[in-house]
Amino acid sequence: MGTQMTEMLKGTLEGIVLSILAERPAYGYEITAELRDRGFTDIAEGTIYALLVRIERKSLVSVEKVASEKGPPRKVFTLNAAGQLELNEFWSTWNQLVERINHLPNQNNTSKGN
Amino acid sequence: MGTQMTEMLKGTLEGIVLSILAERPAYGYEITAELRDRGFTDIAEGTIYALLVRIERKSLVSVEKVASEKGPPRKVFTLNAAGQLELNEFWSTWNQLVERINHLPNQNNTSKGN
DNA sequence: TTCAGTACTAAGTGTTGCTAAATAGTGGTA
DNA sequence: TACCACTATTTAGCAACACTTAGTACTGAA
Repeated sequence: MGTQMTEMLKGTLEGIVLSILAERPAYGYEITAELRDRGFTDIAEGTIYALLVRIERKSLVSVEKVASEKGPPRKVFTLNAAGQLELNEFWSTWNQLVERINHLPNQNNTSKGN
Repeated sequence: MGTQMTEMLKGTLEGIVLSILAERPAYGYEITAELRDRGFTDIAEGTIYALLVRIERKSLVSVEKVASEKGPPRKVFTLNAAGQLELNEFWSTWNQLVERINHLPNQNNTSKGN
C-alpha cells in the first residue's frame, strides 16, 4: 500500500474496526471483507487479525467461537461497554484532528462542498 | 499526550509541518510554536526536530543556517518542489481517509454543521 | 553566577501496520 | 484419490513514527 496511507491508518484503524463492531458483532474475515467494501481496499488481513488480538487483550470486546459451515470456526467479536467508550474517545480525538487540519494553510480543498 | 492523538499524528504530522512550510520558510523552534498556536498544544519539541531531520534527509526541503540575536543559529527550512509534491500527495491521501471515515457507521457527528 | 528563554541534537522506547508463512476446515473437480 | 479454491486464524519479524529524556549552546536579565 502507499506508505502515506499506511502511516495514516496508525491510530485510526482501531477506531474504524471498533465502529464496524458497533453496528453488529463480526469475525475477522468478515471485517476484512467489509473494510474492502468500504474503500479500505488494501488493508492486509494479517493487520486486522493482529488488531483484533489487541482489542481483545485490552478487553474492548467479548469473544465467542462459532462453528462455520464453510471452514474453520469463527471468532466472533462483540463490542462491550469499554469498547463503546473507547470508540467515543476515538471520534472525539478524530474530530479534533480534522478540525485542526482543516484550519491549516495551503489546504487542497478538492472535496469541499459535499 | 493522549495516546490516541499520538497514534493519529503518525502519518499526518509530516503533512502538517509541510503545510506550514508551504506558507513560508521557518525553523524548528518557530514551527513548534506555530503548532501550539494552531491547537497542537502538546507535541513534543523533540518530535518536531526529528521530523525535520527526516524531511531534510528525504530532500523535501532546503536548509539554510541563519544567525539569531537570541540564541544559537537557526536552521531555516524551505519547501522545495519535491516537498510540494509530497504535500499534494498528503492532502490527497488525507482527503481519501476523511471521506472513508465519514461513511463509517455510528459516526459521532458532534461537529457537523460548522 | 544563576536562571529563563531560545535553538538544536541524539539515543532509546513503545505502538502500530505490513509481509510472509503456516495451519486448518469445507466442497468441488479432474 | 489428489488437488485446488475459498474460508478462517495465528504468529514471527520488520520498518516507520511519535515520545521521553538528556545534553549542548547562545543571549540577556535578575
